[in-house]
Amino acid sequence: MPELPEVETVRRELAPWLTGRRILSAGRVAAPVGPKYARLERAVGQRIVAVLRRGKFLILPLSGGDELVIHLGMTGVLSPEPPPDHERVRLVLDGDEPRTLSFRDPRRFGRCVVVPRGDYRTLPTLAALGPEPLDSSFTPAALLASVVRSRAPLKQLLLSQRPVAGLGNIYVDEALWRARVHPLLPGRRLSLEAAARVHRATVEVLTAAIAARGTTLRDYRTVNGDVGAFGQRLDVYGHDGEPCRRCRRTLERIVVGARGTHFCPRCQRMPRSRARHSSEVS
DNA sequence: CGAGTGCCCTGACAGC
DNA sequence: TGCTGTCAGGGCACTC
Repeated sequence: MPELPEVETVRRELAPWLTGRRILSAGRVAAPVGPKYARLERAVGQRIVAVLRRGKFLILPLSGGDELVIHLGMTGVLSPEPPPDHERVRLVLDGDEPRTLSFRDPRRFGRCVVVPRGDYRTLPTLAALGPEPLDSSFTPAALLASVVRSRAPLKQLLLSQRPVAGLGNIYVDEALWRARVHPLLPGRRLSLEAAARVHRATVEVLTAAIAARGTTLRDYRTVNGDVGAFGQRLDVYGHDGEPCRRCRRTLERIVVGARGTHFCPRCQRMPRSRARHSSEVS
């Protein structure tokens, strides 16, 4: 599933190719019609000013004051070659070959929409997106402040994109393992020390994953069709039942907020909770 | 308004 | 072999 490192890899490949191009046509391919591919016709005639990224969203400012926003969802792939099936959107560009950008998305969890620049009313997660993890605005104190009033499990909070942008199921598990923090720890019980470890682990795992050009489990490909190399460096995701690389304890898998969650029950201890009431049986 | 639930969607895979 | 059922999950609408 494309998360920040995968989307950043795609962005870096798209930028030199797309920047400055005029969009000659933009449209859905063979329906379905729906809000996931909205207002594409507005892009026609506008130039792509830049290829940016916020969290897992690709953001292409257009010369006419609009913005093309692309989210790859679970299975989205962008490529210059029209795919054999599940092509959802195709842009035709001016200039040298290749002149088409195809969006293939078998499961249709992705989006490709045109909005007035900065108007994210139809994209609430983008509108409320937290700081970029590799930006100086992401700090341990900011992370702590954004979770400290919540009873929800830390994993769930991190997946919400509000404390920090760009983490998905894989890198959340990896970051929490590196930080030795239990995924079920309620946000309000996170200490500043633990927040600092989560902050540092997030920065480190994402930096390393970008350098490896992401993780390919199944669908993810770069624009050039390559796979990401970080899969072999995952420490916990998909490794349940295997020994922890730090302490050799068997890694476990639980479900948190309907997401498969991998962790080490020894390295990632839940801090002792305060005294329980005797009425709390079972 | 925070938290919980269920939906979208299709390919891969297990089981019979 | 071929069918059926289950699972995977990011974002978001909906409910309480």
